[in-house]
Amino acid sequence: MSTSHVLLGLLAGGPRHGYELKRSHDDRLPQAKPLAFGQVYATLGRLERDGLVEQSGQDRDGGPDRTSYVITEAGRARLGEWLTEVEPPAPYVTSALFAKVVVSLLASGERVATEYLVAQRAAHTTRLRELTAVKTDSAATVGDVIAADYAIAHLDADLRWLQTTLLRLADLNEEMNP
Amino acid sequence: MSTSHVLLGLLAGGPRHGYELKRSHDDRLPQAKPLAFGQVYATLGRLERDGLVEQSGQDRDGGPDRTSYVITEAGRARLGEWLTEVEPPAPYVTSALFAKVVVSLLASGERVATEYLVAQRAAHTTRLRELTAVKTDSAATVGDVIAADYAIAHLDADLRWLQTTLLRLADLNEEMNP
DNA sequence: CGGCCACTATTCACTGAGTGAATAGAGGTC
DNA sequence: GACCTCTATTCACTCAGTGAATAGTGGCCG
Repeated sequence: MSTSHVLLGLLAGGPRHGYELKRSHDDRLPQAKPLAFGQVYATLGRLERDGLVEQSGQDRDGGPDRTSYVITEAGRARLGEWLTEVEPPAPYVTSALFAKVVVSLLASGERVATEYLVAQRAAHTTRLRELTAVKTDSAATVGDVIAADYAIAHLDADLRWLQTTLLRLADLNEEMNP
Repeated sequence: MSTSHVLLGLLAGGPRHGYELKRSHDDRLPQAKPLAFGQVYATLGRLERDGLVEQSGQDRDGGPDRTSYVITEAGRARLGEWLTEVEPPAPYVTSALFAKVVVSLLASGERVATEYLVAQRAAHTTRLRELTAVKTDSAATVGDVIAADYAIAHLDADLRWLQTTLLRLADLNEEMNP
């Protein structure tokens, strides 16, 4: 998704090689999923192909050769666009929770769907408590708090949805399996 | 992601061929992203390879040949698992909004990040109003309402996050660019 | 001194998700 | 009979992501 933009953003701070990019990614965005090395080099390859970065020479410093990349003018332009564009609020509902409820009603009936909703609500509630604890942890950085906030807000959104969907499940079943 | 499970779910209602699956998917989950044909056949291929579905013969009915698939016992078992498993609340924060704010601070500074947050808030607010209208539309089905609810809950979560992040942006900037 | 381990750095082979265009049969229509 | 439309499948391709393999260098320990 936006991995390439994130790499461009890291490269905006100066030339870097792949290994370094992986580490500064995991470092700067510790609450995001760690990047795999393979993915870093593959993405760099695409960025280079598209003229958004360039190799800025090889060097070596007590270890194997390494290839540094710099961001190009086109790269800066692309990064600038991404940073100012708003993310289009998704036109589609792509949620495993939603899909599961619908498929459940189609394939197994209302009882299974209800059980699922109840179980999912319990799991979310547990996770919500854990995240709340992270937030009040005194060792938490501002970044940690903001990330936790994001997760909390969405867990809470799911929970409210799970609740109202439970209440409407009989109606939905009626509509789908008349 | 869960496309294969959704297809299994549709096949649980009886044998279907690819074209039919695409249509009943788009029909049953109208608020989800339409499936591309290519994806249906590719997914069916994987399901067959894994023994979760089987070809149940060819037939023809005023048109080209078509190949029907049935769900196998293993397929039903797999579907049953999926329907009862809770979705693990994501351990990582994989959000374009979050990533953009962090990268923005790294690469362009607080002003650009602020402008982004404000613009994104406006876009979300607009979309939220549209969705609220969908909900009160008298033609809305229960499915539509539940889907709109999902989207609304998450837009609202984003909005609250955007708001609190705006307030904390100076602190975050301080932490990241000391 | 030789062997091994840890760290740095990159590559490779593979799977899965998804897109868009191409192909092809059958029936209807003007 | 040329063409259009609907049904049905396939193909070629890109991107994202994983896990293992490869390879160079320095440090440490027996």
